[in-house]
Amino acid sequence: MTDRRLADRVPDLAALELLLAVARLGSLGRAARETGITQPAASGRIRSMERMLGVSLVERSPRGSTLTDAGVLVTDWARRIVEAAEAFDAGAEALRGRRDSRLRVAASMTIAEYLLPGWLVALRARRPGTAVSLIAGNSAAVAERLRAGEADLGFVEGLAVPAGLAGAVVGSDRLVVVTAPAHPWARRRAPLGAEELAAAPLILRERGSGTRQVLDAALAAHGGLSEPLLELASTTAVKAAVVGGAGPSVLSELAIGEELASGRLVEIPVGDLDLHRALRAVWPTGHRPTGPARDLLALTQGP
Amino acid sequence: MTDRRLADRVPDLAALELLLAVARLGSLGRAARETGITQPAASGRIRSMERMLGVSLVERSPRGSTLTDAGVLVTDWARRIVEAAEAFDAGAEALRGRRDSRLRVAASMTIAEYLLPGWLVALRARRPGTAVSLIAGNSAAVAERLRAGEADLGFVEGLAVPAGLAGAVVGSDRLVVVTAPAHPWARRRAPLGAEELAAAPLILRERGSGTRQVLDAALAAHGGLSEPLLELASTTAVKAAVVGGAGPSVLSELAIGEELASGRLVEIPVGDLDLHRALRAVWPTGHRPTGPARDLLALTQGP
DNA sequence: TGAGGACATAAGCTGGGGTTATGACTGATC
DNA sequence: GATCAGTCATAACCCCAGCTTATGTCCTCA
Repeated sequence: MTDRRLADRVPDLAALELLLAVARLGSLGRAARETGITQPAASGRIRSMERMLGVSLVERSPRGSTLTDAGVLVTDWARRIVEAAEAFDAGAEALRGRRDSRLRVAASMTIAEYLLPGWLVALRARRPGTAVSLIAGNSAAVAERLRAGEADLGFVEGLAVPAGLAGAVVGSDRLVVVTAPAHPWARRRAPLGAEELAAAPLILRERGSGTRQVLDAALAAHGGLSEPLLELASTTAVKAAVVGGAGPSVLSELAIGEELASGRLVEIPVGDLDLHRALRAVWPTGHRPTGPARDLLALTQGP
Repeated sequence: MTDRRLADRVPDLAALELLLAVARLGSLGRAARETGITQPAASGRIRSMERMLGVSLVERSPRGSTLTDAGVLVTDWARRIVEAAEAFDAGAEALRGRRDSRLRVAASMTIAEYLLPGWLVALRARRPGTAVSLIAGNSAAVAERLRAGEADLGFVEGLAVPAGLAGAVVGSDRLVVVTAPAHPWARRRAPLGAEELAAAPLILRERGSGTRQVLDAALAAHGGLSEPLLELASTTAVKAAVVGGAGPSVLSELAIGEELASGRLVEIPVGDLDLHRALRAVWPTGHRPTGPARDLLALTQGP
């Protein structure tokens, strides 16, 4: 009946871009020209998209095409996919970036994963042609790159600015206690206490990750983190384990937006503990960012 | 040099899903089996993806494959695209849904656009096989459908529950004053006053939209909304005009997350005005939701 | 009434990505 | 140390989705 694979049920990127172009330009032909194909190709592509979705998307007339009601909705959903693809593209380009790029960025995993692609998209819009290269690693590695002159600008999350670097706060992150909806904590009425959290076996990243360091420090005054229930290598693996009901964890709110919104994870309020941490741009002391590095820095600090 | 089109620079959904499967399963062959292709096909697909991105993604060995550092990052970015595609798919399926679906939902545009797809993904995970159909329209249309028995559950944003319906708050939305970063308001130090906002010509949706009604009501006590600078038919068009510097607007925070994060739009704080509005699930008075409608309602209210 | 723009239809070609078949390598097991 | 059960790579073939060019139909406007 309906195909099992997502790719068979969602039009490909070229088709979605074409649809956005039709919405914007109000004509199949013009949209075709803009996307570099011929008008019959565009006509066919939209038609096959309508067949795939089982809904008619555009109202054709001899003087142009406009979206149907369903088409408006589909176009908006499509825009989300295209935006994610743009972020992917900007990130991938930076990853491929050669050493001689004009702007060499080093970033912690969390920032590289969730924030940097968006910044790169914005930078590309504002300063087209800026070649960016990206290296991701933990705070120590970022600091090392900067001190060695192998990167122009760094981004780290954590409690303090690494030695030898200057920095500016560009945002903040909060660690959140999460469980599966079925976990007993999800039905508590009172917030969790710091001691309770410290005493509970958690699912965590391996020792050395930024998240775990912050948690360690915050709980030091409350008896210290107890032996983990499970130690996993990636945030994704931790999330999967928690969603599967293996136990509670503490994760960056950046990492769990989707899961909270859809109810796969539940946030457990914590009473007497501040789990905020600053996100910082950093650079070697005395080398205030200039040129493209300054542009990127400006972006991350708002207008 | 590098291709102009996004679709030529971002792997297609099938390839991204394959990459996620490789990350999860640790083997090209197993990932191939899971995604319904043969091992050589998977091998080739990953290879061509690496060629396209110019980065090697997986470390192959005679006893399995693991992601490289770059591969981890790329996989995480890819996951965002796939999640957006899942939301698209869930939404599209509901849009196509026939009248005899088990659960007929009517929703306002804003909710259908930004929140419902996520809920449908979650519902699909929790109650597989629930056939959902979706109709989007304004509050009045949603109420009409419910009263006529043509929908089982509705979602509206606005000040009050429409007559003849009962409801429950499932979330809240906030209207936000936004401008392009270059606009004078973006450099203000003091918050904007309600009178100032009322007096300013804005870019708005046409009369009748939910957003505009709320704004009208909120400013009624402050001299009333002044003549719009521009009236456009869709939220997208309004956003584009504001980003382009045509003037300020007031939009739902749901609609502008992306733009704020990337700095294309700037939020202007408003001092003496509450622009919150409730998002509500609604149903005909006396017909408390049961079955699948109850399941969906439960999802939207958190655990 | 003719010109111009919009979309649809038809016929033909091409290449990306699939398949099967096979080989090379590693590590575990007897 | 030979065999086997995994892994991934390579090679040869094949197919069809989606492109192009060429043309037709319809509407609108001058």
